[in-house]
Order: sequence, then C-alpha cells, then structure tokens
Amino acid sequence: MAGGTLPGTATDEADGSDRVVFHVDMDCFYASCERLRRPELEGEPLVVGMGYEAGETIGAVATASYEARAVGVESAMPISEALGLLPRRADADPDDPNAPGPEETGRYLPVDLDFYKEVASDVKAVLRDCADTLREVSVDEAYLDVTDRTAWDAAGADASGTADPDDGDPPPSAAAGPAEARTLAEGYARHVKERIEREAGVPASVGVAPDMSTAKVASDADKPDGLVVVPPGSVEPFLAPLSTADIHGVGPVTERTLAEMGIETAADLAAADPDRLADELGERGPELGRRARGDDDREVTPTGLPKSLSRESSLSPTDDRETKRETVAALAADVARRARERGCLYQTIGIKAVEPPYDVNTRARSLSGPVDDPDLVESVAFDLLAEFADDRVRKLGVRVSNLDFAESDQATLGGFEAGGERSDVDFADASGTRSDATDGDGGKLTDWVGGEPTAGDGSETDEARDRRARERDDGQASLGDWS
DNA sequence: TCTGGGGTCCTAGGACCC
DNA sequence: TCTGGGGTCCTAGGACCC
Repeated sequence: MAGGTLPGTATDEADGSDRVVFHVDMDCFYASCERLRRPELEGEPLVVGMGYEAGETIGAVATASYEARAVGVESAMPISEALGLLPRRADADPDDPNAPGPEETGRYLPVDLDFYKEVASDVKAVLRDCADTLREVSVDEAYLDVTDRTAWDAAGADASGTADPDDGDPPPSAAAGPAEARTLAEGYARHVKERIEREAGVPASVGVAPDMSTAKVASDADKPDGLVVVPPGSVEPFLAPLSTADIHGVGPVTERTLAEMGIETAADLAAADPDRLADELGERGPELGRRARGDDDREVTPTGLPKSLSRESSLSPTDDRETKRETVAALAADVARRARERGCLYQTIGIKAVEPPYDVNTRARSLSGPVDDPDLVESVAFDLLAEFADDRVRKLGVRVSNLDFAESDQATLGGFEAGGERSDVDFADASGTRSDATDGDGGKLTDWVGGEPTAGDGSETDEARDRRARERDDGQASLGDWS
C-alpha cells in the first residue's frame, strides 16, 4: 500500500522524526503487590478493597485479580456486591454442606498503599533507567519517551548487515502478518518489561507507539502481561476497529453522546467533522477525534508538582452538626499536615459535601496570599461547611489548591521575583506565622477570611497591609501604561 | 452500580480592571 | 453615563482518569 507514495509524502514510514513512546501499565497492581509478599495467594481469586477492613462488607474494589474478574468482580464495585459474586474464603462454613468450595471463594484484603508505593519505587527505578523522559501518571502507570534509546527500524537488519543502513525500509505495515519483522523498539520494550518483572517482581503490560494516546491504548490491548507494538504506519488501522470508549478521554458520558451522533468506533470518531465534535463536546471533541486518528503530538513531559491536595471520607448519611464538624476537622488537619510535609503553601481552601443520593457540592475560598496554616484550613473549612449545617451528607472532603512550592525557597530566592521590598516581607513571613497574609484590608475576597480571629492571625502586620497596597498599585501602574 | 478516594482538566458565569 | 472591548481571577460543577 505504501508503494507509489511521493517523496516527502510518505506519512506511514518511520522517517526519523517519529517518536518511540512506551506506556507501561502494571497488571492489577495492588493484587500483584500482595502476592509478592504472600506468594500463597498466587492463582487465588483476590480482591483488594479500599475503605475495606477485614471481615467487613463496606468499601469498594480497588483491584481484583484476574481470577476474581473471571467471576464478574470489577474495579470500583462495592465490596458487598463483590461478596455476592465471590464469597469470602474465611466466611465459608466448613460444616455447611452447601458452602462454596475453595474454587468459588476468594481472599479479601484492605489496601496497603504504603507497601504498594515501595514496590512502585522499584518499578520506577527501572523506568528511570530506561527512559529519556519519564512521566508517572499514577502509582501503577507511566509513559516513557525512549526515542533516543531505540528506533522503529526492523530488528536484525542492521545487525545482520544484509540491509542497507540508509534504505529507509519501512517498518512492518499494518498489513503485515504473523511473519512481520520485529522492530528494535519491540526488543527494547521486551527488555524493559523483563527488567520490571525481574527487579520489582511484578508483571507489567507495555504499549509501544509513536504517540502517547496510541501507546496507552496499546498497553491495554493485551492485558495482562501484554506487549503490543504499533509502528508509525499501523496506527490508524490499529485504532480503527476499537470502540470509542477505548480512546483515552472517552468516558461513559462522552461515549453516549458520540453514540447519539452515530459515532461508535474509533474509525467513526477519526472521520467525524471536527466542528460537529466541537459543537457537541466543546474543545475536547476535536481533540478526541485527533486521538482516534493517532494524531497526538503531546510530548512526554516529566511529572509535575501536584496542583491540589485533598482528603475525603464517607459517612453513613447524617445531618448531625457535631459529626460533620469533627469529620471536617480531621480531614483539614490531615490535608494541612500533608501540605506541610511536602513543603507547599496553599492559597485556596475548599470543602466538598455530598448529599444523598449523590449531589456533589463544592465550596472554596481563596486567600490573598499563600499560607501554611492548619488552623486556618480548619476555620475556613468550618465556615464553608456552615452552608450545609442542616443538610444530610454522605461524604465530606477538604481540599487545598493554588499550591505554591516555590515559597519554601523564598529565603534563597531573595528579591529576584518582585523587587526589593518584597523580600523584606517574605523574610518577615518566614520568621513568624504566615497567617498574616490572609487578613484583609479591602482585598476583594479576603476581608472577612477568618472573620472570627483564630489563634495566630488576629494581628495583621503593617508590613502585610503595606505589601498588598504596593502590589495593587504596582499592578495598576503597569496596566495603566497600556491604556 | 446506590457509588471509595485522590487527582486533572475544562467550561461557564460573574466580579473586577483598564 | 451606558457604551464597548479585552483581559484576569475566582467559583462551581462536570467529565474523566486510576
């Protein structure tokens, strides 16, 4: 099919500009970790539940082993429902002749994230070693740019010396059958996969493609223990037959919307009019169309700093004010502690209150400057919670956002960023409580933050007041130059 | 599916500014 | 003053991801 393409128009050949991207996805990672430290669980149906404790029926499935999936247990399923499909081994009564046999029962374990993170750090060590750029998406998933480590060339061609080194042999096309030549990229992916297994002790599936989106789909295409390679010329035919839901970014809602537009497959999505997609889905629409085509030019960039930190927990629905306040206080303290541990300041504090059946409400308030102040997190959260004082809630959450990691280096940054005066204030802040930055003198949103003064922020400093005045003036002056 | 917890990004509307 | 255009920041909600 590639025959007859004009020079410079061959888009289905590796031309040296094609990237090699790996997506590494650990197979039922939590379950694999549990088996790593408890080998006797190998081959057993295993469910790892979050919010689950031994012997209980609350919580949800975080990960189910493939044996458990075989009987219908799925991720995110309530534990109670999973128990219906897969009774707990320990619950099987040996004296009951109707009790399910060992084949029909499973093990249930609570999530132990700290341990999984230890295992994940072994995995990450391998990945770092193997990649030019590593983007960790979650504890069990990462993208690697390995363009400078390998290539799309057919494996063996160069080594055997039978092929011209510069003949530009296209990689195996989509039409290539079982006899398709292996690429160097595939060999490298196999190497990475084997190293993970050997050095971390857990299995992974790897997808290899010239872009992130296709690599992601590829890693998912043959789980578990999969290795799927989609060379540059094969991207469209690889994606075409898939359902739209297989495209990263298409969830249940978007899938339904697309179906109503008559778009069922990735091929349909790839061929759809971008304007029509934009009308129905906003800017996301055309972007999904591009992904369905394998037209994804996102670079693999290293994982950045977090944008928010949050903590939430479920309750049996209650309208009791004291219960709600106690819950929020505990969540606030935990979020503030984590922020401090990570050395970040926050400028926005928010809560989430979920009312039955499942109405999610969020409220947030921004301060005039970034702070590290656990008492303030609590008092603002209480303030925001007041709106829901009489409502029944089933879940509460506390969140800090607008994070600022640079501030913790302010002493060394000195006055570089905003002129000399600023550093004076920064040093003053650093030496004492930071909450002074939250009091207001007419700043539009924060005059009444902490309305009832809490310990530590009752005394607005003149410096802080002056600083804000200067900042406003500076802003106006510079804008005014343009008007 | 009576729904767990931790995130990201996008959008719409309003306040505010020049 | 009602009139406009361009911009930023903020809040709230929604979709999605693992």
